Amino acid sequence: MARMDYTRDNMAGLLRSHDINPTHQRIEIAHALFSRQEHLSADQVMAFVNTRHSETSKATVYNTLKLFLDKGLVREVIVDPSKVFYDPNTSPHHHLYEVDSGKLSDIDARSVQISGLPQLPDGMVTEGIDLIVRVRRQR
Amino acid sequence: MARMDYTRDNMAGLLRSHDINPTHQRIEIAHALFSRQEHLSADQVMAFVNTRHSETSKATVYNTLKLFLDKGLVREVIVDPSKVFYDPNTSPHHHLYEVDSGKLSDIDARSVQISGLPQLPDGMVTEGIDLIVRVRRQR
DNA sequence: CCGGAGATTAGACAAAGTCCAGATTGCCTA
DNA sequence: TAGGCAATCTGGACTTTGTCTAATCTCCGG
Ligand SMILES: [Mn+2]
Ligand SMILES: [Mn+2]
Ligand SMILES: [Zn+2]
Ligand SMILES: [Zn+2]
Repeated sequence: MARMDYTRDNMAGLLRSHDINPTHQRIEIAHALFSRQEHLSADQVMAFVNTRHSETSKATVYNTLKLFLDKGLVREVIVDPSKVFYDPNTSPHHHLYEVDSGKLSDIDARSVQISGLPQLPDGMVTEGIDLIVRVRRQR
Repeated sequence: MARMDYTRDNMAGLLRSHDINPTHQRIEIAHALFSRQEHLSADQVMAFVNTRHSETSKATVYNTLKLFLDKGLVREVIVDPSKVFYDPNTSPHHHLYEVDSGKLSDIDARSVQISGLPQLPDGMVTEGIDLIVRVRRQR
């Protein structure tokens, strides 16, 4: 995966390539996620997008994140019962979650092997396999 | 693991063995979880406990589930962004989650091998490894 | 019987997320 | 250029899950 610049201009192309009409708000939200390459909650996205002056409503942030999810531009990470994280990294990977700090980092899936999973019930298909390693500071 | 009866009477002993003072409400809540051997949300526990007549308050349900968690009597399962599930099965196991129906079932950890996980950051210790297989009806 | 620790409670509160009806935007066509 | 129109955005009410608190209840030991 080649490194690239996540400028606002490049965001427009990225959105179009995922079949998303690039509006001002959508570009800002994509930029917040992709320029940082971090796992962000809706609240954090909201804060980043509205740092200078209020630009984007809460409804739009939530709608847009759901749209990005539907279109496969971002991924949802469910590790904290109190909020969902959105992940600009859609390549197959797992997560390391530091329960005290809430810090979430990626584990490349290529280095990890999972075997022995049971067969799926008939007519079912795997949507994804989430592996979360929960860690904390040693006491 | 030998099969056993999860009668209310046996719940008292189970609670005591986990260093929990067995009160009426705690016995009812434990019974709701253990007699069913299912993953239940706080809301579902609340509903089961209060079927006949209102017996237990919301605060007590939440307090008690947290107490059970602290004492290691139950486990928390985070798969759905909208609610936490409580799991009476504390033996090492993974989960299969049917995203459409919300149905959650166990995968015995003994049949599954996970290898290649990276070393932990220094001073960190693993609290748990959650593996969730998300499946849906084939379209 | 009394005191007090532990447990329970109602209900106010908070945070995350959803929903809706009205306003705005950006095009397309006449 | 002036509508017309579909897509988008918005404030704010609303819902759901979970937390908190201060008052009350329970039960046991002295
Ligand atoms: Mn993509
Ligand atoms: Mn146990
Ligand atoms: Zn990630
Ligand atoms: Zn389970």
